[in-house]
Amino acid sequence: MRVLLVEMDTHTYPFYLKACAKCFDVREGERVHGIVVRNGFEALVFVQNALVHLYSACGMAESGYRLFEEMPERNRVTWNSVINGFAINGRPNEVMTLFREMGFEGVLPDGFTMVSLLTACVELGALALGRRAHVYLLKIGLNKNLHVGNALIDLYAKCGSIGEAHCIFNEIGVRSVVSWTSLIVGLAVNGFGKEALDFFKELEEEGLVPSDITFIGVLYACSHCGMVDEGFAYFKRMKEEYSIVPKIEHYGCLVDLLGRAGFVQEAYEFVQNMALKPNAVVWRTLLGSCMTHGHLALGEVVRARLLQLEPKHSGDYVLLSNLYASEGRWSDVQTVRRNMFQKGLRKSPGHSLVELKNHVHEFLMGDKSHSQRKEIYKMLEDVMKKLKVEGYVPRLSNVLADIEEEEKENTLSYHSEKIAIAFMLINTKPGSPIRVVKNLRVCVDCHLAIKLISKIYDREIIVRDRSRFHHFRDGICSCKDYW
DNA sequence: ATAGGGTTAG
Repeated sequence: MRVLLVEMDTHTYPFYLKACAKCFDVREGERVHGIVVRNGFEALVFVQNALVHLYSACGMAESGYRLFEEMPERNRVTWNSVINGFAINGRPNEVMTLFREMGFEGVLPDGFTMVSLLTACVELGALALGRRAHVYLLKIGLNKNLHVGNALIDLYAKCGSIGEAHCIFNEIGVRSVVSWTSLIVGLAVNGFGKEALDFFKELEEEGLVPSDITFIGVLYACSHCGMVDEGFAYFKRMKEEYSIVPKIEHYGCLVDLLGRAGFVQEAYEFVQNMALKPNAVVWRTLLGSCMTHGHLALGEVVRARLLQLEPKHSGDYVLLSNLYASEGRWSDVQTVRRNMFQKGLRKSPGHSLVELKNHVHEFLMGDKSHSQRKEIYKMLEDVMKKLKVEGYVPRLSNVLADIEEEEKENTLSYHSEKIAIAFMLINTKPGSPIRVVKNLRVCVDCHLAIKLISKIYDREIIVRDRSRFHHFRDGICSCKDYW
């Protein structure tokens, strides 16, 4: 996009910069930024705000922030633009800090601010913090704001409190398709696929038009519930009834739908024949299915494609290595490991977050840094003892190394989610639910162990992992072991 | 006249 900049005045720049932001054309935006400076308009707050928005919206939150720092005059929009920049670029801690600073400067938050704040809470999985934000915005009457309502649905759903998400949905007077989509996606990631599809049906009965994102939620629900035929039927309806052109994300869902259900060869054929060029995520989905269902030969083929597309993705090395490990091919495991280390790649360390009395505690794998470490490890030993009485046998194939069996067992018992759960068993009242947010996917062994812990200690345990929720209760998980 | 928001496959 490029137009002649004759006759551009101070009123035109914001319009034009907004357009640049909308098509992520940061280069053109920078060019205009230069012109603005040369013409001496850089101190005008409207122009400045448009520039902060441009950088924030194009993934350059830091650049937006640098401008913000230099601004002689700021208003609420300036604050909102820079805060939102951090919110949409995955920097929740900066959002929290700036929100506080905004308050110190006497600038009152509005709906825009609260949406950014809620987005940051979602990112952190900080349910208690999100609830405080909710209470606050009730006080200032912002709960009537549709965008805020939708952000609240997302907050509660993504923090595993689907009942509260439901309440918010019911309280919204006039809902948009986004309200419905947020709830459908929320139900789907929490393992309530059937309910998600019921809501989709209701949405249609209300005469609303689902969006491409609504269909991502629907396809996600199908793939996580093993509804293969239904998924393809929805995909067909999406194209034919709603004239939505499928995006790579939709194809990704279908690959997952097939692969997850064990149709791994079919998934591979689907990838080769689909209308869009498969990206790394699609190939990675397929590699995940190869891993789950033990298709070693195909896994190696898929791995080769991934190496061409994204040679530096450490997660792919881990997946392949686990695939070899599950077949007991330890020398291949070693080769992959060595390969990975030689390229300077490291497995991203697993960590788990839990919220206790307005504080977020973080635990790493094998963490021994916590002030309560003695009690925690004593509790862990107790837990492991009780698990074994219940017939628990550690599943070791997921461990990335061909170390001695005993040592492997040790490594597993110290996975961050187990430590976090032990910490919460010590510090919370019997019977109260335990919520854990994990950065990686929960492994088979932890999944089995947590199921048993939920039964033995009579606790509801809600784990949000990298891709979905697990609600553990009475020894079973909402994912029905299909995740 | 001019600036800002929510839902998105692994």
